[in-house]
Amino acid sequence: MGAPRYLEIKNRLLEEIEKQPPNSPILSERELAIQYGASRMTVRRAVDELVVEGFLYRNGNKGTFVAARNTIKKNTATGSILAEEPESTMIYFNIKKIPEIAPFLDILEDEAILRIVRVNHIGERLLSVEEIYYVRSLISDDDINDLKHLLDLNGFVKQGTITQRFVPMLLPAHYATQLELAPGTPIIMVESLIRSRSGVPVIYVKTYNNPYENAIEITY
Amino acid sequence: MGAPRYLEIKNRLLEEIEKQPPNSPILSERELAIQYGASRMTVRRAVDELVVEGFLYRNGNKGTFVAARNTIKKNTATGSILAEEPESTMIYFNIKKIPEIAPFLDILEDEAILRIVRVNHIGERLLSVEEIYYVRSLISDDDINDLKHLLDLNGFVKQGTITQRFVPMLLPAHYATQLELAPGTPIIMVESLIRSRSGVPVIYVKTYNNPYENAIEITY
DNA sequence: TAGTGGTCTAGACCACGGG
DNA sequence: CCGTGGTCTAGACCACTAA
Repeated sequence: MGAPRYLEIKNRLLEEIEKQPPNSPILSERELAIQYGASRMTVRRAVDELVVEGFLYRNGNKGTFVAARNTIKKNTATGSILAEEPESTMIYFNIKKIPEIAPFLDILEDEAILRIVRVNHIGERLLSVEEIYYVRSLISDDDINDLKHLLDLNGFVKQGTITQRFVPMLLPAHYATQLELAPGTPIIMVESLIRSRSGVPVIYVKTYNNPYENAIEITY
Repeated sequence: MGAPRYLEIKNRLLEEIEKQPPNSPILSERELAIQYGASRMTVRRAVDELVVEGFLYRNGNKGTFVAARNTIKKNTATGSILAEEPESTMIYFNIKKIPEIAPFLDILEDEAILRIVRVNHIGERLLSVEEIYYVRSLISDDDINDLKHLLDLNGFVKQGTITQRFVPMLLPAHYATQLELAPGTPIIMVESLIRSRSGVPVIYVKTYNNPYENAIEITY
């Protein structure tokens, strides 16, 4: 049951890091190993992950240091897909053939697709309108009756990969009312294709982002 | 001199992977360790990286498998910054105070900034126009006389972090001619801020992307 | 010279899944 | 049951850097 040792150490380190000012050195890996009663390799794994995530940085053979907060790696491009905060309101859903979408999901044009349209918002702030397309045959009947479960795209992404295309366009009139914006406002529409681990397309999403409420920002 | 053992193994595995069809299993970590005459931990490190990069995927306790090519992790958002292919043609450069840009670089409004404007292209295909801003005081005089060296942003990024904001807008008239597009075309302008490892802003870039030649696509 | 991160070894135990 | 990946140990040697 217990979490792995390196994750426990990682979390404890994270607490320490938050108390320290940027560019201050942390203990050496050997010292940390003694402090936490673990081997150096285990401690190193925890530190490695914190470096990859941007909380720490290493400087040659001089040591490991606390990074500035603005170097922590973030990604709002996945928007409502991976973020936990926004609420969603479903506008409608249906099941039918959608020939234009079928190629993205790698299915025949006459196969059924489940389409859900929703608005993502945080309180009064309207972030985006989202069209979500599922291959009907990959969805169980139980899931159809419990759409809430389906709408948590997070779980799907964790299991596979996500490819996103950023498309500049003018906001279509029918979504302008949903987002309370002028039709023709320049926006970024994000096409997301979620694949299983083995590369099979599972979900296709089009997100129409409100540029005033939902800035897309990525730190690598 | 020699590359680390795990990198050598990684590259050899990569060659094997390319010959195998998707979803075929690779040898177990223990078998690979014997085959390459290395410890299991060393082999595992090679496999780990290939999994992170999307070339392989693991399936519970069943084994490790070759991933479909479309799950390989890519990123064209960094565009000309990280890609090697495009050629660049400098349009002009100057050194002066630019009060609007100074805040991004975390300097005073009356500090000098080096500004370079260039067009990125592959042959006849016009990909983007790029405005690059450097803090003058961080650049040596030698570099000013050898701008080519400065224009290789790749090296800067490797040393630190990059934060990108994606901004939808209409193509400004003065760049429309450069990209041979109609002014007012909806485009994505990417603001990139490159920081050193310790979090100090070093370079600020605005990239005006030609949507017809330069699709922005990311696979995580 | 002493300490750092980077790499590597040769074992070990665990939980889990398929015969 | 046995084989898989996931984790962990207690050492080791190296290149590099700062004192």
